Amino acid sequence: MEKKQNTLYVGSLAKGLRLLRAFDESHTELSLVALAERSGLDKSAVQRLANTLHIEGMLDKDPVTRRFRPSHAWLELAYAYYWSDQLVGQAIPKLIDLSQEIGETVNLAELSNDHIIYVSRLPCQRTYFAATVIGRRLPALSTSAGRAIISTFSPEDREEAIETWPLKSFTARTTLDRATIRNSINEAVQQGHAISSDQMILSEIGVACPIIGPDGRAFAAVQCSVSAHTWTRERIRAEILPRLQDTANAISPSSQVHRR
Amino acid sequence: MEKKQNTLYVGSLAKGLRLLRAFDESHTELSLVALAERSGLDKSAVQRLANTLHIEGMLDKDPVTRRFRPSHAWLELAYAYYWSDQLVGQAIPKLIDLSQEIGETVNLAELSNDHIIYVSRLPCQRTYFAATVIGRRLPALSTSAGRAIISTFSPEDREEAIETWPLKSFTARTTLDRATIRNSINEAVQQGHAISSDQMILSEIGVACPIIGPDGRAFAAVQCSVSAHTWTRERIRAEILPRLQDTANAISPSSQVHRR
DNA sequence: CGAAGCGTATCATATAATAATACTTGATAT
DNA sequence: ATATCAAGTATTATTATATGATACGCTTCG
Repeated sequence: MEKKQNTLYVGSLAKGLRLLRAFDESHTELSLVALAERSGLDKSAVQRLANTLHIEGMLDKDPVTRRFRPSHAWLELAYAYYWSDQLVGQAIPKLIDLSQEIGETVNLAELSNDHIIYVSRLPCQRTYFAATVIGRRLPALSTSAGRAIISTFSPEDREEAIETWPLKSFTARTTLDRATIRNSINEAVQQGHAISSDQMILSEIGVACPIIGPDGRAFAAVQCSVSAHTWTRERIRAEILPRLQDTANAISPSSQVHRR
Repeated sequence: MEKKQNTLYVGSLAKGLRLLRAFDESHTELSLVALAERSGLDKSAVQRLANTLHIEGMLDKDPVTRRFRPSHAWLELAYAYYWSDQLVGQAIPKLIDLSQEIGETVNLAELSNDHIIYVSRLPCQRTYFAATVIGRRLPALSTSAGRAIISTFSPEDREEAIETWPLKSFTARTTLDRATIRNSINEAVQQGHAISSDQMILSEIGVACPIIGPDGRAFAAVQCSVSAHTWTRERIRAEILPRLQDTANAISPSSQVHRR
């Protein structure tokens, strides 16, 4: 670990956090040595830190396989988060209304540096599991929500985002060409909403409207995911977009709270 | 802090976790000294630990008020949790179906020691915010879900739970009398489901069916909350219960995974 | 049966966390 | 304007505390 030779930096705590972050969608339970590998720490360190996390209730330990798993405490943290996020509280009732009206999956996404994170999800039938899980973090440039948010930036900030923010391929049709993305975002600037297809999963269309703050800049978006098998872009614009737009407009962050 | 004079226990990490746990529904952002008060640590310690958590992205810091808040990373942890919990993945599609059928709030609750924790929530219109937030932890004895789960225990375990598990008053009508709770649970043993009224909030009725594992014992329940203004216990039994029961039965934990 | 892999336990050492103190800043009141 | 206070920030000597190397015991393979 690169020395943060700062007396205000507690290395042991940081290392412990690295253990927590070693878990993700494809690493749902980890043995001691697997934890060591994924965190880059040596076996002894992991032994002590994981043991501490276990005692403190942050990691469950299977008594037979001796493997560690995230504990319920991880959900309690999410609980605390939700109360701290002003926007969610204001948005939830409106999102529920919207979801019932249009009968399709509705999401609230917030900007998290150069990613978006799904903060609230109201799934409907026929959605795959990953689309129901809150906390998913995706490159902003690859999502309709991210593009909607970026579309509210000043031209300079917009250009910087388009040029420098990260991209990642999820499907064979994920757009990795920044010029194409620029076009998509420019369209969003004109129309006030962003539409994308096949970015995270094939035959999925995402449409998003930014939630604009008092300064005209968005840091969140209301997004809706539908299947390309039952929807066309035209029908989405005609039937979903008006209500989506209304919902996004109705959610005005009272006091703009900036992250970081 | 009481000495855990164990060489496998890293105190600094444990202290850092205490800072995270200082946040809850009524403490959504905390200053340095407030954090010190709530965690019981001295100012210097909090300074170092909070700073570390900030650098590591676990705490956001308002640049003007200098107060700390939970960061998006807390949601990412929830994301990892969801992938690690077998039950959620199996339950979600069925819960969505149920929620659409009955048009009322549907929850998945898991047992977490002597509490239950809401792991998945599908809110409908007219629900208060607290009912939409995942990760809420409530005394098992005070909830329909908890009572449904306990009703699957052996008589001895049942009795121990009734006698020793904690209780807390939420409304003027929260049941604090263990004899009354025993009756409620005995009813659940007979009928296979638990119903409770006015426990967490007034004029709310909760009904829950246990999700029974291969050993006959439940560690989770499907729960439904409705308003006493529009529902009676009779109508709930007639219209909601059959589908609720079916849903709970359909969710069979493939490999019973035990927590802790 | 031996080897390999993993989890667990022990311990001498010095690194890295500590807690006391002092400095800075900003808000409120005088 | 100036004083006062509380809260955040920075510094430092001290030693407690975390470290990581090593060794042990238990399964699981080939």
